[in-house]
Amino acid sequence: MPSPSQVLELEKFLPYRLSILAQLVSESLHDLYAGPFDLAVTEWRVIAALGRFAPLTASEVGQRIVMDKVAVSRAVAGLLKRGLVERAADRADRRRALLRLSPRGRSVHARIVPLALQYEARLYAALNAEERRQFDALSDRLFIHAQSLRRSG
Amino acid sequence: MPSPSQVLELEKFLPYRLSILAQLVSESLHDLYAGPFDLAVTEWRVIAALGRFAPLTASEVGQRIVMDKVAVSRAVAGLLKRGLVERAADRADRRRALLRLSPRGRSVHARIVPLALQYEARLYAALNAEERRQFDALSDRLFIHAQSLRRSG
DNA sequence: GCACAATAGTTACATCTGAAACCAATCTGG
DNA sequence: CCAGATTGGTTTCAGATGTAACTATTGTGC
Repeated sequence: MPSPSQVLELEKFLPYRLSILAQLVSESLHDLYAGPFDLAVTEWRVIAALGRFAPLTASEVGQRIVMDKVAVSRAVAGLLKRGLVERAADRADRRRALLRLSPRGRSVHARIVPLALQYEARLYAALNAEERRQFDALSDRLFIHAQSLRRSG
Repeated sequence: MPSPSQVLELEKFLPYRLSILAQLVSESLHDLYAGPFDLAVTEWRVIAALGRFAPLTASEVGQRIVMDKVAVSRAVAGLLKRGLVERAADRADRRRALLRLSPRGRSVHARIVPLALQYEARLYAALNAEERRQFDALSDRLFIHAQSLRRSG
């Protein structure tokens, strides 16, 4: 007879459920800032990283927001062209360029952050305080564990 | 003074954390079946849906796995070309086509499912039984709630 | 001090994706 | 019936993405 373990119920399968939840949340959030500010998801993430940690080099941005350097480069190019980010060559190491938000970039950042936090709060409203704490702790442990699984093959 | 609520700490921001967790898990899983079977994520999902619920029409597949009809159409085209899926016109409504796995498709499905379940088990090993139950319940509630937020704007 | 490896970042190419237009078949109202 | 709306599905075109090649600069071993 077939072992029960050989049946994959997609709707209960953890990788699948994580994927559709993250996609739904990401799209909902994008709806909030795409209209008013016309930012791609990658551009918004770069702005969020620089708004919190500037100045950063492009690779440091990539480490913060888990984006590869090509994606960062392209997002930064778009933001530079629109005057939301400023770039200054590092005089000590001229391969590097330090990035920070321009005044307009800071303004955009300051207007998106409350929208983003408000959305997060509305999402978290599905859970009470104790459940939020649990969910955060459990998802963090899953993330750490998934990273170590990946590294070990 | 600036309100604390105006600071967005990306590394604690729920949409961001869900996104990188889902991405990491999805890529890790893809590593398992991409090498041996050369399937795209969308193709694997179609196979999983048909392996569990066949026969389905293309739109039913899309509903099951939350993929738009263009993506389903393309994945099915690739799977038909490679002989992993069979298509039969619905005689009662000739717009519709019923899809099911071919013998080769069933074989691929039967070989991937244990890999996928094994990966899920290794991921879940980060949590004990009670914690898994909690995480599943909480993430389900977040998903349901995110859906209703999206619908209500 | 110089060839060679390593690092920061960009460009090029091929693939993937999504929105909208499109085709074919079926349903609906008069 | 039969014109127009609806539905199932594919194609098209434009934008996004990933891999690999590339440029420029800095670090390293001899």
